Amino acid sequence: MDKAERVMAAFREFSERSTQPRHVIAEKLVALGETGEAFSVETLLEELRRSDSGIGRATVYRTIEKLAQLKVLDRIDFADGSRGYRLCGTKGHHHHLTCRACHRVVEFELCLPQAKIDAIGRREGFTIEDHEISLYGLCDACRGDKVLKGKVPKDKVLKGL
Amino acid sequence: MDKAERVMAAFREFSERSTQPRHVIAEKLVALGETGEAFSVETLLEELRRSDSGIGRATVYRTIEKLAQLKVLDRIDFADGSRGYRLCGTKGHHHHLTCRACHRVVEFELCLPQAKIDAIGRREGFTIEDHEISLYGLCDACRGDKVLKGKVPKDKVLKGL
DNA sequence: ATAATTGCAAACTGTTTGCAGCACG
DNA sequence: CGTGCTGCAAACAGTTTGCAATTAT
Repeated sequence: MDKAERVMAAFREFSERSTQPRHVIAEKLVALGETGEAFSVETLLEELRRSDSGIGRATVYRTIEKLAQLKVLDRIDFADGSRGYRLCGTKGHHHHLTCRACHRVVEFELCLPQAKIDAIGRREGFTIEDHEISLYGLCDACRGDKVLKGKVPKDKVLKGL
Repeated sequence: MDKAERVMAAFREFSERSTQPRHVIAEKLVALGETGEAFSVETLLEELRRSDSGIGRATVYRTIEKLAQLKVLDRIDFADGSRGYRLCGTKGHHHHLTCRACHRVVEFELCLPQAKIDAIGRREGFTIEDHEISLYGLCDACRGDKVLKGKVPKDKVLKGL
């Protein structure tokens, strides 16, 4: 379990303790990561309960939060407002394309030119520290999966008040 | 109160009723919009309570949701995970730059070339329906406002697991 | 009339916190 | 050993829901 080891390395790097629960969570994260799909904290919790780990909710949240801060985990916001996590790919800077229906996540590297971002910051008097690009759509598998709940038909959308 | 009228027009356009509560909310939205800052639903609720409108929480949420769907209101996700709303500017397509500290919001039009977005969709087998670009930083007024809670020092951030 | 909308209170989801005990280094 | 980490339960924030009463068309 090489990847799990690297997750633990992240903790050590940050001079945090290599505790039993963290080991277990690291491995579960890797397992969940195999599919490439993002998972919710709730899912992770269930997985952990299933294996009688005895790890508490708070610990999971705290661990996830740490790993997200360390950028070992990506935090992904779905179109429906829910949230998921997944181990980062090996790429460096990237953004996410997610499926509205199944929450599948794909990383891509396309980005705005840094110069243009800087220009906006300068123009508006902001120090820009970070940015995020999210693409939302339907993956091939989900296409044709009819109506998305509560969607307003495009011709009823009013732009530019 | 011209803008408020336009909010109501949005409802009519969608063949929804022009009710008393909606009128009141529309005007409050415009008032809150003057500052250019985004507001939380909670703030809007307090404002409404302050003026003894007698409008209930559920109504506010339902109204906000409708207006966001109609794209009359922008829904803005802040860096800290909280959420705000504001009347759209008159511009068409745009994205948001927000201040981590004060939640000030600035609109900008810089975007990814549609062709590149399409290319990603094609490559990944997704039908891309929507996208969002968020820039996060500190506005001039907030800069110097020291430590942001729980921030991991940059040299401790591990990239590319 | 009559179907949409409202207000209320209660339910819910996702996340955080306080604290006593445990365990890593 | 001492501090950081853990588990628990309870608290919390934001949002949604069921339903009976109300109101715009």
